[in-house]
Amino acid sequence: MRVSKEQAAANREQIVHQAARLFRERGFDGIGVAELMKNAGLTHGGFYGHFDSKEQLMAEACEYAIGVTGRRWRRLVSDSDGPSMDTLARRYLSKRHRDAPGDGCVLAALAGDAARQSPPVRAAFTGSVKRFIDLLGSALPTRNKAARRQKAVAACAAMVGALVLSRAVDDAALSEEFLDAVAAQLPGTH
Amino acid sequence: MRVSKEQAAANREQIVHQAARLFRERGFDGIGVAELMKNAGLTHGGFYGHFDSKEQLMAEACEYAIGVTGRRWRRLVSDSDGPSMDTLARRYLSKRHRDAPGDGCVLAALAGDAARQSPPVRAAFTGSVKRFIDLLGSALPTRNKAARRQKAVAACAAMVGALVLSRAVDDAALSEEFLDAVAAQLPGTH
DNA sequence: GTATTTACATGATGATCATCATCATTATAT
DNA sequence: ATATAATGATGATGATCATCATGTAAATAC
Repeated sequence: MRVSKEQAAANREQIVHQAARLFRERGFDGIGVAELMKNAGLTHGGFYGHFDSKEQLMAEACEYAIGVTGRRWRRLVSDSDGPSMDTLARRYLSKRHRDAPGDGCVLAALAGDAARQSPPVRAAFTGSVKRFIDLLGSALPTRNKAARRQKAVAACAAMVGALVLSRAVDDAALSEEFLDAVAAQLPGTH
Repeated sequence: MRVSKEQAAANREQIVHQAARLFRERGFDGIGVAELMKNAGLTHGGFYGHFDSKEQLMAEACEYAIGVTGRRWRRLVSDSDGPSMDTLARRYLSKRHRDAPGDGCVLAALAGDAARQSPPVRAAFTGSVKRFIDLLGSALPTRNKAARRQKAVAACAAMVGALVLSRAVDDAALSEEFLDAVAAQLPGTH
């Protein structure tokens, strides 16, 4: 069967959208092409009409995810009245974010997996990292440029580490400790 | 064929040892039972004589890994003449550690994977996390107990996050920035 | 209105996966 | 010395994987 050009484009976007969610929830290797397509409302056969390989979809899903969440966070920064880093950290290091990896930060969800992927995927992931660091830098009040950069990079590591570990442990109290401890120590939040 | 009791025990330990390395290098799902056994010098058939399931081996490999690296770090702390946290951080946040995940921190290597594993594996991983936090606490000079705990938890998140991200990005400069930025901001290191 | 194109479905490919049944060999217990 | 027990090698199981060949139907181009 054939479908209109607009429908085909909408289908393609659905695939990327669902992939961005499912990769973040289950990891790059945690979901196959067939189930991915089913989640987009299609069967597995049409996949290779849209993408060269699963790898290519991984890369596109990373870019899509950082695009969506990046926009959300930039809005949060520009709308906040108090210190932006404080607002950002509170949202990032929340239980809600921890419990919704499929709609959250792609760095926290896929950093472990990304290290073991092929160059194109790593390149896309690295792009996401850079954009996130820039966002954090823009939320920091520090005047000195080098110092601000260093603080942004360190904040990125601490926030991602806290979220990753808070998701990994099976102890609810410890999980929250990670979120709270990093929020308390973050530069620019006190 | 049959093998002496000591040989069988040595074989079992080899399986765990190699699993601890290979899981950290490739992730829990990045290596199968057959290849795991081959790395231990055996064929895949004997696996289920030693373990109930691959899952059980994942849990045991986590415990084994934190045992080995924990001992190494405790020695480093007790042998250091300057501030222990400084020594620890320098070693943890080194390029050598970054480039040798198979022999390094199990938290940084498997935190992303652990979040998606079954309860027994998560429990073992959580044990590793707790032991690492305690180690960091023991390296901190802070007197107040609650404050020391919070700093240890935050340091754990920052160090793990830095290592995970430094391994994920394909940009050598950015990779080192993560290591250096966190080392510079770590409490008790300046 | 006819021809061409193409999105997607169906189904097959060979690879790899965890798990298990069977069996030969041999270390231990007797 | 004989019997028991158990290690690990061989090979099969069915599931799932990414990828691709083919067929079909409908949307576009003429």
